[in-house]
Amino acid sequence: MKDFVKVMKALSDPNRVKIVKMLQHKALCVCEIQAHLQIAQPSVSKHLKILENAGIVESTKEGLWVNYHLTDGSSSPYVSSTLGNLKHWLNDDAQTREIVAKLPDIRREDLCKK
Amino acid sequence: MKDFVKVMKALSDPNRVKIVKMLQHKALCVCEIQAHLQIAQPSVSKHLKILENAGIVESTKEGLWVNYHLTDGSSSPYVSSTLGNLKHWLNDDAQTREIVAKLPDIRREDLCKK
DNA sequence: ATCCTATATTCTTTTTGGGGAATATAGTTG
DNA sequence: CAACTATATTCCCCAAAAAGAATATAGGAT
Repeated sequence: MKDFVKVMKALSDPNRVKIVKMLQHKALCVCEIQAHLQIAQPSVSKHLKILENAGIVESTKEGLWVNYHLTDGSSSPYVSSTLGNLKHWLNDDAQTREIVAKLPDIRREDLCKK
Repeated sequence: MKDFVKVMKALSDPNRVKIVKMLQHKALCVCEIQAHLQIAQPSVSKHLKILENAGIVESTKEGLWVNYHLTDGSSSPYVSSTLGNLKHWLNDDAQTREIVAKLPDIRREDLCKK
């Protein structure tokens, strides 16, 4: 029950759902996600922590950057099934389309080191 | 996006998940649900409204009682898929088992008209 | 070592959400 | 009609959550 609720809660915030939809296309670092969501950096980190804690995302360090990517869903059937469904769901959603369309244009090299 | 988040949010509370698990076995009126959850009646009504607003439950009036039952999920694929999964999910959950076990013992005739 | 950069962690504020008491509404019974 | 019952709505309280500012940490560059 606790695990299930945790997954539902993790996906009950629009910004977190957007993060999932972005990560379906490619792994992203925090600053790239921040650029897309247009919220403060600490807020992004906190959202990512909630998603990580629910077994939805994982991170790998690459020097100074932390790359976030979707898990394989092995932590629970709730994650596995929902991530599977989310591959098809919301692809026609306006907010999703808008963010995904910008994905190629935003690269970490341009965002950082100002 | 909004509809999806609404379904996730509706299922991100343990009491509301318990209501869904109960309704999988039989339609229930408010006072029966209240007896199982052991929270105040207005709280039950509010939870039911949230579930109803997400397309998860419906109600039919039967005299003074209002019978709540699960929808067929036709309101959205999110509801349809999640309700389908929830038929199998959480059946081994301790809290679910406890509540479901008591289902035969609690009847509205005994609860009301005191 | 110092400086810089990307991310994480506090801290505080504001908003959201669950809970109950009191009240309102609707339907039933006499 | 009045009295009663099941449910819904309103109100308020408190805890949880989202957001940003400031700060801390960790890794790379000089």
